[in-house]
Amino acid sequence: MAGAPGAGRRLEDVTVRVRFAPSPTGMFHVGGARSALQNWIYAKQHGGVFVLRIEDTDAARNRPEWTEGILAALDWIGIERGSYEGPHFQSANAAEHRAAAQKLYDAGRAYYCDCTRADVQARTGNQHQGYDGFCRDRGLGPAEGRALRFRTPDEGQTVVVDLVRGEPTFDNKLLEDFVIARGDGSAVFLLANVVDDMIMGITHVIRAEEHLPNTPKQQLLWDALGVKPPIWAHVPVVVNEKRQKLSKRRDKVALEAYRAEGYLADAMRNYLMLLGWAPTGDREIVPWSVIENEFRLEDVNPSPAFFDEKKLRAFNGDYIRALTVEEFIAACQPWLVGAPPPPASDAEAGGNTETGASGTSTALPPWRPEDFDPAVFAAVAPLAQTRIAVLSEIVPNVDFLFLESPVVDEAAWAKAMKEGADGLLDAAIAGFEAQPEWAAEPLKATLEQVGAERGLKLGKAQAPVRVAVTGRTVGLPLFESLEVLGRERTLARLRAARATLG
RNA sequence: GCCCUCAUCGUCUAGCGGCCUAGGACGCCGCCCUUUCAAGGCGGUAGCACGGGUUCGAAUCCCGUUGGGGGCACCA
Repeated sequence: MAGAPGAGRRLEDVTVRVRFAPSPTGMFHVGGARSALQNWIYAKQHGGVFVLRIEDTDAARNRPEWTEGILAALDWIGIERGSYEGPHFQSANAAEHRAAAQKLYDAGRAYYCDCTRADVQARTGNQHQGYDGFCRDRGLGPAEGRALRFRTPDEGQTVVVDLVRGEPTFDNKLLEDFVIARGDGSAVFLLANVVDDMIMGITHVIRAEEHLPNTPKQQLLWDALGVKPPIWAHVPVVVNEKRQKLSKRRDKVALEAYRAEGYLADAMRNYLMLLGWAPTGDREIVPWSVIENEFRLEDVNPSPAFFDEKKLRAFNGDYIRALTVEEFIAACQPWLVGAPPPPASDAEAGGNTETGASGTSTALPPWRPEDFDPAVFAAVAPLAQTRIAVLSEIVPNVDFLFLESPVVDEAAWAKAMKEGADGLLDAAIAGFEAQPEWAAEPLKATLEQVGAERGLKLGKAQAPVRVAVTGRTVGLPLFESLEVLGRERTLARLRAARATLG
């Protein structure tokens, strides 16, 4: 893993230092996970360092448990604690942020401004137009309430060197004199972000495309502060089915939510990396090591990619089937015995409760804990493994084994208990009662016989029995299920169903 | 409105001037297998946005059009 394949590092190369800088919002965005992974891989490929920085400047977003949530999420997708630098906190750099603003002012690169937003609009008459430079030459000194603005160049262009997009170019005269420090002297994100990156010695900034329009401004700040700007890489945003940027407000974006549903970390990270990129050859599901070797920012498709949960599901199903039975059983445990909810909850300050309710913790299983039998589960686990795409689906597949009585699904009942079901159940009960050996094969033979007497193929004959015993119309192979359920319980359920039929 | 940016099947992509009659994956549709449902096997559906160039030759290069996305705060 030392250096890029095929290319030895040149002496003048500085150590690559990349960073992932999320703001703690109470949930970990899948798009963020993708960026983190890309940064992680880039660092690894170049023998560099991955740095985690929590952008906690916003007072409302500064809860320790949210940071913990970020660490846990990163950990889950394979960016393990202790294997990277950090977390650093943006709030710890407040003094440096102010110092940088002061430096810019002292150098004449920034000036104070007392215009309000309304003032500017009144002057320009256009709410879409930026600041008009009114205070540029007024020579205002610092004072409470006066913002500090960066004096952008009036001519020339700013070229952003970008690994995925080439060289996006911006006309300087179209860049407004943007604010770098608020009326109270605190630095604004644009500046804080740059100063943090300088402090941390960041050499490559790999982030989402939404930051591209900010980049010329930031690059100007790097220049003005006298430090060589980093190499940029703006990866396309992830969009929903309507091709809008995924938003936590309306889309399912929390990594924790997917985790809680039973998506495997390996499937998730594999899928995430395929958004805008593909490994060589005709395969998409590949070992992580292959992705680590082959991924190139230069190869990332610059257009937005749709986060397709259907495809994610397919990937996950593949990964589940690739598990050994032992691994599969272990992976199911949280849904079987109930697990503590992940540390981060998305109880957003702004009120985002509809996702908070269902999203991040695995639901408790419907059976009583003492009724769960690991040995029984182990017996059917292989049968379930090919039938679920996400781990949480294990529950409806095996609930009949641990519940007092099967769930009642009226649609299933109506579908299976047509005319003749009573007679068939009678015959099945009689046949099963007479069973010398309670095992799948003889049970199957018996029901086959019962069906044949009524001109029914097994497919038809098994339906009423299945619904009577499991409550559902679909599920695990029936006779294996009956074998595991046991003679007494099976017969009791068959009789109960028969009684209900009248 | 202004700035930036992007454009191959419905979706994610391979393709980087001749190997393309455009390949794979997901989805969808058939068939096989089958105790339901899956899984698995086999097959099918569907695409280079449009118009100009450049070139012997363009999905691949250039320009325009159209369409999509992102951004335009004393938020991060």
